[in-house]
Formats: sequence, C-alpha cells, structure tokens
Amino acid sequence: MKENWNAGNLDTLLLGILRQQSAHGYELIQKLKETSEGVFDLPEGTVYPSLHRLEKSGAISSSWDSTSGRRRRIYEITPNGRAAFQSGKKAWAKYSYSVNMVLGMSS
Amino acid sequence: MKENWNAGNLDTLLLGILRQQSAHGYELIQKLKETSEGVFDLPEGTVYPSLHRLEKSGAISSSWDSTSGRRRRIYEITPNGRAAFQSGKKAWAKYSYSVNMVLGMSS
DNA sequence: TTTCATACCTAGATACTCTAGGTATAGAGC
DNA sequence: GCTCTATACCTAGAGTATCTAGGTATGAAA
Repeated sequence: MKENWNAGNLDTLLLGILRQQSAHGYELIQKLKETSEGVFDLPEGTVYPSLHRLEKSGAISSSWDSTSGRRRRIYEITPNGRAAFQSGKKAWAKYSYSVNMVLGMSS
Repeated sequence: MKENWNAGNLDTLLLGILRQQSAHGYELIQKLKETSEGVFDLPEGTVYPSLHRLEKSGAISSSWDSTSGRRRRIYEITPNGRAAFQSGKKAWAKYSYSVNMVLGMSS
C-alpha cells in the first residue's frame, strides 16, 4: 500500500508558498521541504511540471532573472492564483476533516 | 486545478471503516459517504478495485454471504490490515500536519 | 580542474481514480 | 405478472498526477 497523499495537492501547496513570496522552482522545492519539516521532499520532475501547469492555468506568472549570475525563472502568484489558493485551502479543510472522521482522529 | 486529495489514500480510508466492522463493498461506499458527511461519494469503479488490491496485499479477507438472499462479499480486516491502518493513520497525521503548515492553517 | 550544489527541463513508467459500460437479484408499485 | 428502482457485484480503458531517470549548464569550492 503505497501512500501518496500528495496526489492532486501539489498545486495548492506551491501556491501556499508563493502566496507569501515569489520564488524560483528550485527554491520552492527547498522552502516546501523546510516548511514541512522534511515531509515534502519533492523531486524536480514533480515540481517543474506542476509550475508549468499553474502558469498555463493563469495562477502564477514567471519572469527570467539573472541578477544572481545564474539564470532563474521567478514565479509570482496572480490574483487568480490567490483565489485558487483560497479555494484549494477550503477544499483541503473539508477533505482533511472528513479523513479525520473516517480514520477516527479526535480533533 | 482539479483537486483529488484522495489519491493513494482510499485504501487507508477503507481500512478505517473495516477496522470497526466487517462490511461488503456496496455498504462500504455508503458508510464512507455517511461518515464523511457526503464528502466521499465514491464510484463503485473506484472502490471495488481498491478492495481487491487490499485483499491481494493481505490487509483484508473476504467471504461470500447469501443470508440476505442477495449475494454479497463480506470484507474483514486482518491483523496485517490493522497494522497497515495504524501505519497509514500515522502517515496521514504527519502529512496533514505538514499541509496545514504550508497552507497556513493555525491548528 | 574536478566535484558538488544550484537551476532548469522533459519523456516515459507507474499507479491511482474515474467513466462507462456490463450482469444479476430483491422488492415495490401497478 | 410486469416494470422499475435499489442493491450488489465486476472490469476495461481513459484520464491524470507523481515519480524515475535521464539530460544540460553554471558558479563556487576544494
């Protein structure tokens, strides 16, 4: 039984970071790992496609940056993305509450 | 952005019901719907394969029952399944805590 | 100059849910 | 008796998301 609680949620998680600060892909991977205390240690092959998906859907926008000498694509959340985040957050609250009910977690 | 928080978790959810009582597939679908207050309204095409998966892995065992006139396959959780449930529950606690951190949910 | 961390990317494998069918019986209503 | 609905099971294939496993390239450190 392989647990993959992440499925379908990564987009919302990325917006969760970007809602507070713009960041580039590699940075997002690290921030996600830090914020989750190591639980989300996602491969680049997962995160980059997700970012492209989010940009295509209009939730984030990107621009190339070279000020650090190294080329980076900086992602910024859009108003659309903020709305999507709020909606995703609500869906998560509802969902996690229900899982807690079924699994018998008191809180 | 399609939310599918369920992915990979259904097995643990089913064990969450079966840990308390044996049940047949159709019944599990209803119990899941009740317990989650409508949030988990899963199609049969999702649940039956998941049950077969769980049986194959040894987490549950089944037996045919006809006492109701209608044929039903009753599923029962095994000791292995109870262990898998505990492990899945722990994984969920860890995971949901981390999601809450990233999404900025206070609790 | 070699190695490692940074920084980006994609194709294909894998694995799950879901759609869309199928079969069959019990019971209710006419 | 007949029709309809709910019950109860099933599977093949579509769709989609993550992950594996590669690839390229640069800056900094050893």
